[in-house]
Amino acid sequence: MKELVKERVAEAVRKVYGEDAVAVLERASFEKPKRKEFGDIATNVAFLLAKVLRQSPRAIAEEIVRVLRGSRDFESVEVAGRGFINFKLSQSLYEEILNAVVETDFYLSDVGRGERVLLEYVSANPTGPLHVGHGRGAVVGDVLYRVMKLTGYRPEREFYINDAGRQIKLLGLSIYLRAKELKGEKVTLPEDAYSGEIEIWKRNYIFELAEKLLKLKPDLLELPEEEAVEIAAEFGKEELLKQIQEDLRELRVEFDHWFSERELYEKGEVERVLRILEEKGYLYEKEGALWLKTTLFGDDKDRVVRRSNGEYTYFASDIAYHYNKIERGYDRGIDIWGADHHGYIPRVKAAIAALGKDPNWLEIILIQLVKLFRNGAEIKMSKRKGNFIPLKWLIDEVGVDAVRFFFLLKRHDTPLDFDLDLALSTKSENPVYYVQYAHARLCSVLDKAKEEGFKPSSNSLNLLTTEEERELILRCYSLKYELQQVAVKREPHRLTYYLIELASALHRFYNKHRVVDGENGELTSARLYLVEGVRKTLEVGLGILNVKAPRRM
RNA sequence: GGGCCCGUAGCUCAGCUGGAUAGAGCAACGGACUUCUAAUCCGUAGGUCGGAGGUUCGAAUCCUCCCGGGCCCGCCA
Repeated sequence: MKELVKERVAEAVRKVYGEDAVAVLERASFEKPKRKEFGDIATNVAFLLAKVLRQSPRAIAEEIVRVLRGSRDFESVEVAGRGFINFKLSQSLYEEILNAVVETDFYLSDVGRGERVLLEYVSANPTGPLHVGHGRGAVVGDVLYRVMKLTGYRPEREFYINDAGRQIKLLGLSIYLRAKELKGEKVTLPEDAYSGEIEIWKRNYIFELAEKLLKLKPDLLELPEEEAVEIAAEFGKEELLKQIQEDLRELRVEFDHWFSERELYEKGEVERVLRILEEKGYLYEKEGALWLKTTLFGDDKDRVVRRSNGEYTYFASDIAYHYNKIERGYDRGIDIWGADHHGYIPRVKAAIAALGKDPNWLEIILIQLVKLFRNGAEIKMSKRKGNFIPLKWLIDEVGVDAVRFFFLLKRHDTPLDFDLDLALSTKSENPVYYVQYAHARLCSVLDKAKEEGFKPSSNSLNLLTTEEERELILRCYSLKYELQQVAVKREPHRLTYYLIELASALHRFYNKHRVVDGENGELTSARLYLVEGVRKTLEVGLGILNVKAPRRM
C-alpha cells in the first residue's frame, strides 16, 4: 500500500508543481507512523519539496492535501506538525489489501531488476568439520539467497573448496602422523598440524580418519612418506568434504555450484591471471618472491602471490577465482566471510582493480563471532589449535529450527551470544516458539471453525474495522516491503524481527477478539479470512527462513 | 602505530539512505484463564541514544575530534 500512496502523492505533486518536482518522491519516506493518531501512512515529501521550491513545508503539504482529498482510497488526508502528511486508509483499501494477501503472491517484487548475483558463502576448508561460525554464515547466505529470488534478483549459490595448497598437505601429514601413532610409533606433531581434538565430543577426527584409512590401506605406512602423505591428504579431504556436505544438508543449506580451487590450477587459470597482471606491469620480484602492486589500488602494502619456495599463495588462487567469477558474467559478487578476514578485503579489491575490473563488483558481508551460553555462562573450549564447537553439536542440542532462527536474531556484523537454554525454552521468551506458536494457534482456530461449520469468506470484509484487524492486514502486506529491505540492504535478520512483530500483533488480536462466534456467522467468516491471511503470511515468512511452520504444537 | 567494526533501558539487542513524544524481549512490579492452544495478553516502572562540537526547519541516524571495547595488520588460509 506504500506504493499505492506514493503513486497518489506523485499524481498530486505533478498536478500542482509539475513533472520536475516529482523526482523528489524517490527520496521521500512513506512510513507507518509510530503514533496511531498520525494515521496509517505518513510522508515527509513536503519537507523535501520545501528545499527545492523554497516555500514552507506546511504550505506545500496543504496544497498536496487539497488535491488528494476525495480519493476513495483514503478515509482522511491531513497536514500535521510542520508539514507531515498523514493518510488514513479507507475501508475499501483495507479490504483490497487483505484480498491480495490471501489470494495472491503479494510478497513478490522486482527491486532486483534481474541482476545476476553470485553468492559465495561457507567455503570452509575441508580440513575439519564445520563449526558454529560457519553455520552463521551459511544461514545468512542461504536466507539472503531465498529473499533475493523473491525480489527480482537472479542469485546463485557457490561453495569454494580450498582443496589445494598447504592446508591440504598439512591435513595429509596430520593424518599420516596419527596413523603412525596408532601403530605405536612415537611422533611429534609440527606446530601448525591439525590436532583433531574436539573437546566437547571427546573425539579426535584426525585419529578417526587415520584409523579408517589404515583399514582401507593397511600398507600405508610401508609406502614412501611423500606418497603416503599424499594419499592421506586426498582421503582426508574427501571424507571431510562429505561431512561438511552432510552438516550443511542437515542445516538445510544448499548450493548450486561447488567450485574447486585445485581446478583453477589444473586449468592454468592462476598462471593465466598472473600473466595478465604481468603484462600490465603490476608484478615484481623481491627477495625471491613474486609480488603484486596492490598499493597502487588502495592496499596498504604489496602482497606476495608466489613465495620464494615457488609455491603460490592462497591470494594468488583467490585472484584467479574472483576473475573467473567476473568472467562468468555475473553482475555482482557477494562473498560472506568471517569478520576476522576483514583485513583481506582491500587486497582482493585491489587485485580486481589491477585486472581492469570494477572493484565495486565485489561486496563482502562480514560475519561476527558466535559465542555459546548455557546456564548463563559461556561454553569455552581450550585454546589449543583446532579445538572448536562443531555446528553439528549445536544442531543436535537445540534443533535446526532454533539454530537457523537464532543465527538471524542479530545483525550479521555484531557478535552473537547464542543462549542454548533460551533456544530450548517453550515460552514466549523463545522467539522461535513464539512465532511457530502463532502459526499453530491459527491452524487450531481454522480447524475448530471447520468443525463448527464455518469457513473463511471475503464476503463481509467490511466488518473488519477494529484497530487490531487493520494492524494485522497492514503487517501482513508489509512482508513485501521487508523482503525488499532484506535484499537491498543484505540484512536477513530483518525477517526474524518482522515475524516476531507479526506474531505479536496476532496474539494481541487473538486475546482481544473472538474469531469463532456462533452468534455472528458473517463476522466469523470474515475473521477467518483474516486468520487465513495471517497464517499464510507466517507460513511464507517461516518458509523463507526455512524454519518449520507447525500446524500443531 | 595504522585499519575495520561496535558503544541505545539493569541485561541482550532492534531502529541508522536525517523526520513527529527513541522501540522490543528478558529481568522487576501489578493484573487477565467456566471462553477458538494462558506455550498467550494487558498495564506500571525503567534512557544525558559513550562524550563534545558541527551541518539544518529537524540528528540515535550525517561530518570532525575525544573516550571506551572488540578484531585485523604473515612469503598462513
